[in-house]
Amino acid sequence: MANKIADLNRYIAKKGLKVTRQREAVAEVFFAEKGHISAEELYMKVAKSHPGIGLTTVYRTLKLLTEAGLAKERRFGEPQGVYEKEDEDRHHDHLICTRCGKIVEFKEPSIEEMQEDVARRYGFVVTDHKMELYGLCRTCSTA
Amino acid sequence: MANKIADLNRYIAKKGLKVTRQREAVAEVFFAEKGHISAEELYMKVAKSHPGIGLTTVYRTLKLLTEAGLAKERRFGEPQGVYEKEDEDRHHDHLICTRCGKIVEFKEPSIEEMQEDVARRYGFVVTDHKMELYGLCRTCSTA
DNA sequence: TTATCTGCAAACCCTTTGCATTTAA
DNA sequence: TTAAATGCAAAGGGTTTGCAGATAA
Repeated sequence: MANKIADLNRYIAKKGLKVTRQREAVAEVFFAEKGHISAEELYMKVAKSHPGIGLTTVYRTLKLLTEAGLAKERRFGEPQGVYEKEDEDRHHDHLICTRCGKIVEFKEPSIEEMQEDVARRYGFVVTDHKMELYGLCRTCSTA
Repeated sequence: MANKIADLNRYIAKKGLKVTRQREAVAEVFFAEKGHISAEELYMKVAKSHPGIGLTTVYRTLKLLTEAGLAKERRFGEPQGVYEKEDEDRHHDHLICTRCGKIVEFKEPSIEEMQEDVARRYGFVVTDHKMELYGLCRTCSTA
């Protein structure tokens, strides 16, 4: 996490931008998140520890993090975007409960191999993918 | 296609709604589409053959088609939604070229089996899924 | 010093809603 | 006749942008 902030600052320096307390505050809270978070949610969390930071700045910082390759914007079928950390390690996919909204992340290398396979058949070179499985989680399907 | 319109009219009748020339026009153009189309694009296509139909009506008809199970709303990482026909036959997924924007639909039953498998391991019952593979199509990767 | 950053408000895009009028049944 | 549908304009979310003042370098 500390190194994530360092990565960000390195990117900022390279671009001739500035390290500000707002950017550090937003990045800190963002990197402390486990899953995905919307701009609005992040804004509210940041406000607790660093009041006075505007929603606009949160949006701008998320965009910066995305450009720096440290965050990724996603959309789970809704107009509102959410952001998640762009990890160095393997790509993950999502299981989404349509009743309670719970989102579980998972990885499945064998599926990814098949994806490459399919893409090859259509002449595509895959650079990224998204897979979302919708359904009911254990709690909701037995309730 | 004619039977799709019939399906829609059946749904309309069941709900005590009305068959209007606007609804028929929008549905006709929508069902004639091969892939996905945004509300705006559909509105413009409909305008060519049936001028005077409002964008609002297009949105309302798309919502109706979705309720009737004849259309499905999707979002490919952008705020703007697109609609596609909800076919009776197998679910399909998408290959998306990040350079030229081309979208190819494909089906891969073996991947779907694996998805069920993964979900089961997490206690989920899958009702739907989305899979999008991003990359370069043949034309773009060799250009 | 000075180019970047901030917060606010206003603008923006996409979609939905309120309302008076029209229309299918 | 009458409940539903239409088109317009206005409102609604979520996100971006213009700008004057604040701030890191």
